[in-house]
Amino acid sequence: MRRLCGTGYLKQDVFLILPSYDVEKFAFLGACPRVAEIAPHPSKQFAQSLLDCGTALGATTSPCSTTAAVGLPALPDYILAAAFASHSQLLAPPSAAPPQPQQPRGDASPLLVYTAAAAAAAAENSALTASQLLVATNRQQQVAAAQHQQGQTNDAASMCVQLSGPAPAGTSNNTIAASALSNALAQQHGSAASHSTCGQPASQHPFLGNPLNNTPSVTPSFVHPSAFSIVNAVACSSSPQTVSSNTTATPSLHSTAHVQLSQPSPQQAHLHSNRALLEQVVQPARPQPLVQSVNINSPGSQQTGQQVAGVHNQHMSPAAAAAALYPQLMCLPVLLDRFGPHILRSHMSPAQFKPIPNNERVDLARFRAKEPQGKTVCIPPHPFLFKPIPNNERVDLARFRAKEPQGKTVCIPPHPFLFKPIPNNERVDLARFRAKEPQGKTVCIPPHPFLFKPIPNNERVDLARFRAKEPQGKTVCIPPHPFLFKPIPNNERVDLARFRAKEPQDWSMEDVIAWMLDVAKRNHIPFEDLEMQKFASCTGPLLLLMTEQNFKDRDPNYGSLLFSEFRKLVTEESFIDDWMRAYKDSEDEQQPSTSRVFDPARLSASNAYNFPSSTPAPLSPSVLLSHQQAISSSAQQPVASPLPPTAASTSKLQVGASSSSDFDSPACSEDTALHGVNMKIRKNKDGKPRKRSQHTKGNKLWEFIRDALKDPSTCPSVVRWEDPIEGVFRIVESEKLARLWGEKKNNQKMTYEKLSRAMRTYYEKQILVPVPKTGLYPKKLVYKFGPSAHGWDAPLAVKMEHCA
DNA sequence: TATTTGTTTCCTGATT
DNA sequence: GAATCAGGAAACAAAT
Repeated sequence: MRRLCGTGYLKQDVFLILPSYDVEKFAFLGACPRVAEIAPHPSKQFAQSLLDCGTALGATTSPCSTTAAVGLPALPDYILAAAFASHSQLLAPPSAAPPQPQQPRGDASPLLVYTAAAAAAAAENSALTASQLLVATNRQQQVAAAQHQQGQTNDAASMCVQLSGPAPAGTSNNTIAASALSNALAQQHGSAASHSTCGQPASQHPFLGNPLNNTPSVTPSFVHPSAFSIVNAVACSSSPQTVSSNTTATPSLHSTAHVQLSQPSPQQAHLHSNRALLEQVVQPARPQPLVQSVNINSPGSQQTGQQVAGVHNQHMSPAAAAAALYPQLMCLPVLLDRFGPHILRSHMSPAQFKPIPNNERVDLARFRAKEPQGKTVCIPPHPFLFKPIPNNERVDLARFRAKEPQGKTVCIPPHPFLFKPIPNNERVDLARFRAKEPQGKTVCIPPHPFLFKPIPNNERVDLARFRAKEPQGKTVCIPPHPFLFKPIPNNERVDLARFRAKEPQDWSMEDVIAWMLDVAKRNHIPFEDLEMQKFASCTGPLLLLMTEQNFKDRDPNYGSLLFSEFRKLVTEESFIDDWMRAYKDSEDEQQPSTSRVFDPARLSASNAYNFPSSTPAPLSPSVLLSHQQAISSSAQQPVASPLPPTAASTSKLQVGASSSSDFDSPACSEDTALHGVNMKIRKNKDGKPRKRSQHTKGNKLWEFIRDALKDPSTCPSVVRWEDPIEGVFRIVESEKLARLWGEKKNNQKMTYEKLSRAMRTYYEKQILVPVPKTGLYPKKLVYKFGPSAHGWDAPLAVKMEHCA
């Protein structure tokens, strides 16, 4: 057996043996010399055959995977069938002598054509009714073919195509397809078959016959039961009458001849004549039926035959016709099994293979991971092995992209098959699980363990299959293993964000540590690099009194940074305003007290140190004193008081007659800590603190949004927190928010586009900062308060709700 | 009156 | 194609 290079596969209901395929696979076809014959130039010859047939039939070409495989334009299946048939020389010219039954004709061995689709297509193309086209294919024929191959049969023709039947007056169009097919095939073979004009059947063609003149155009040898496929296209009249031919046919023919005759006399006679001849040929090698159930015309199965053949005289779509004929193809389980993967699953018996419902299928293409070179490195989960997470439980892949500052993706998101979002009510404080590089630099924001929880084992997919490697093989992202992170017990937790809810003067020692951690985080400083133990005894008020040198003394490396961060914190305008307001309130309460701590106006006028706007007025003397002592003691060195003389004296006033020598140090100059504070306060040209803009006071956009987040009437309906700890919020109804903002500014033309433009101006002011692209938050309408924003800290209840 | 501030408006282009 | 985002540019009103 020669080995060819080619492909064999089943398309629609037409089995194509294309070049380049192991002929052994088709042993069931018989010797199949035709395949070998076309081997020298398989593609060209086959292609030309197809093209010739298609051209002859006036087919229009269109892209089709079937023929694209051999570089051919697409052709309808029935043309393919015809091409095969012609190529196998089954359609011999009328003058051709019938092959001798005793002399197998190797050169006439066929390619196999299941012509269900061909018949269907022909039916559609020619307005033939489905009942006029019948494919009879069964295993008996297969066995007969095998026997034929073994020499048990004496007819070389293993494919029989009979397009016969009358063309009743007025219904000649029933045979258009037959005529066209016949003409094309006859032309292909150079026959003298006349090209039928409209409605004129190609009666001269041996496979079509000429029912009108009752000429037995199909020789007995052509209608051989060893054929795998027999098309009995019997043109029926308008009053069909189903006649089961098994009354005269052999058992092997029972399955092949469910013939519907509308005009019994000529057609039936013709058919019977053919069948009689067939019987003669077949009789010696008639196989026993192996699949009785598919004998569509077996006794008691006439209904099945009708179902298969379709309703008489009803036009059926190709698909319907093919579907009706489909069971006949299913009579070849052995054949189908042989082909295995080469046979489309759709042709398999539904009883054998249950297709996965569409809604349970997984798009394979979604799992393709490409290396930079485009090499696929990720084997997708097989849809038969893995079931996707339901849509409502899925995670948007793009949400997990972490970007480096340069925008380079450094983190491959957790696979949605491995991780699914933890419901909000199961989430916990985000800030507690920070991942650090050895150097302390955060390079990958992992899927937060409070947002993602391990998928149960029985729902998991092999992790190794999803490993993505860099070209060098280096893993670029080690996801946080769900077994490496677990929630810290409640009794061990420390609320690191608590300090934000307080003013610095109210910070406890724990708050100071939490603030330092926050500074370290924001500046990408390893916690362990900070001299936290040196600040362990410091409270907020004490920090307020410390100079930059005090900070440096405690932490030579990061003291200046901590100092600047702290000053940045305490010099925010609102902070100052709040202090001033607090002072004013207390002043109002104490008026006309003469023991007020300080007079902002007076101090401002004196323009000494702008002390009031940056000094914690409410501090009690004892606190001040104790903190000053703490500074000295903890730093174990003289501490220069940052308080200006006025403040110091004020403190002294409050303290009473206590000594103020500690505060009257030379350090109390413009070089003191509060000098840095003053630099942050906007001044007029004359150096006076500039008033806050009146026209925007309380009307700043970000403040408006901040307040909206605190207003139950707008939160969470219009704006809502995404992460109240991190300051991430989301605009729920953008247009409504813009409308509210417009109402506040008496601007009815306000739109979200304008509002968002204004918000974007906050980025450079650090009032807003870009939302980390960690995938934790939605991509749109999400903003995050920056270090310059203040007062946004969500109520504890909101935090608790968020963390719950 | 000039300047500053905080938007507002319009626009283009990119992204989702 | 709509919505959103990003940002440049100019204009505007109020405050300084």
